[in-house]
Amino acid sequence: MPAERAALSARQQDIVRAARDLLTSEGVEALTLGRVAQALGIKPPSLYKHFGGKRELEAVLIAEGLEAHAEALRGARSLTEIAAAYRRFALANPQLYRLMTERPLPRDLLPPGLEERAAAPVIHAAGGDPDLARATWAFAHGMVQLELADRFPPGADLDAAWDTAITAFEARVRA
Amino acid sequence: MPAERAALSARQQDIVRAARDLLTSEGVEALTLGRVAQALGIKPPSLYKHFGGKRELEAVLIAEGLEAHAEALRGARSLTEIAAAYRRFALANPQLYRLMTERPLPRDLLPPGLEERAAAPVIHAAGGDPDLARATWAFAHGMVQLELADRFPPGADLDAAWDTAITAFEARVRA
DNA sequence: TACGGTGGCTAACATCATTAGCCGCCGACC
DNA sequence: GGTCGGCGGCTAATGATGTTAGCCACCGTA
Repeated sequence: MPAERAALSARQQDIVRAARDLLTSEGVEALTLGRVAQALGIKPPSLYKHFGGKRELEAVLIAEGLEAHAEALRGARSLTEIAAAYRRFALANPQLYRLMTERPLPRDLLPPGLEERAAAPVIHAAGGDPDLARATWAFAHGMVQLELADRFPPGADLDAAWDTAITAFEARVRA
Repeated sequence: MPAERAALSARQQDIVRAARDLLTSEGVEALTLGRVAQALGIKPPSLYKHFGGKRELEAVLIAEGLEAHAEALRGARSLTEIAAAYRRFALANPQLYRLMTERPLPRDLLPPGLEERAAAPVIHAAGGDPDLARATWAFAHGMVQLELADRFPPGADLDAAWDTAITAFEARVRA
């Protein structure tokens, strides 16, 4: 069951909600079948009556996240807007962003076409230039990941770093 | 023991070598104390006679990796050269790069100053502009991570994406 | 009324990191 | 030369975690 082929049952939605809450409030590390079951007042094995396993449950959250991320970027008309929206989404949903990006995507469990749909807004904002779109995506992803991982020195002016890159990219889009 | 305060004993070096080989040949997932012990013909608990735990052993590999990465970037005189060297290192040591970046750095176990030393070459190549250096770093990191995670569509011209961004950044360094 | 599906449960297992406690070997020191 | 201590193994055991197998109660429906 590719996790989204069919709509989720009510119980499945309960479980996903519990998992999402746990992820949001306690982080990727706390997202464990034991904790999810506990939050629902049931035992871990019971979850297997609703999902094929942890990977499948995570895949639902990841799919939701990709969808929401794409939605957050949809209106953006320029690289500047895309970048701002990208960062805003990631910082507003740091644990979800980590779940979505820290490990290889469970492509076999994601709705087909979702990945492309999530990438579309960036390509659009890059004026259709796929190279520039990929560069922007990589930059935004790298910035966010380094920021979430606390890899920048304290006091680093991250706004300025974003500005520097996006300005440079914008110059290219007009060229 | 902060993992590098003192030089590693001969036996510790054996263990690190076994761990490094395992990481290189079978990936981050295979880097398990059981596998490391097996490679050395001993039992997992014996490893604790030499390292405080898995985190500490990993920290040694990560420290080695940061050192080697910095070394690989040292000679670079321009953002173009830095970018090329950055990518070359990551693609030559994909599993090590993953170990170094996929999870929060074990800062408490790394030699002090190492992180700054590893970042220095990028700042230098950016002509001392810290914002541009961070932007370049984020871009390179994002590119490599997305490439290693196979997130780009098949057939994507990654060289062109690198070129696009680095050219845009180079224009800024001269400005 | 019997049936079958839904959704729990317990028991059990494998893998992993980790701790506790035991012991053999071997070199240094009296 | 004998003793002692530490280095570096070992076994046994624990606690997470994900997962499978097999049992059963409930409940709506044929």
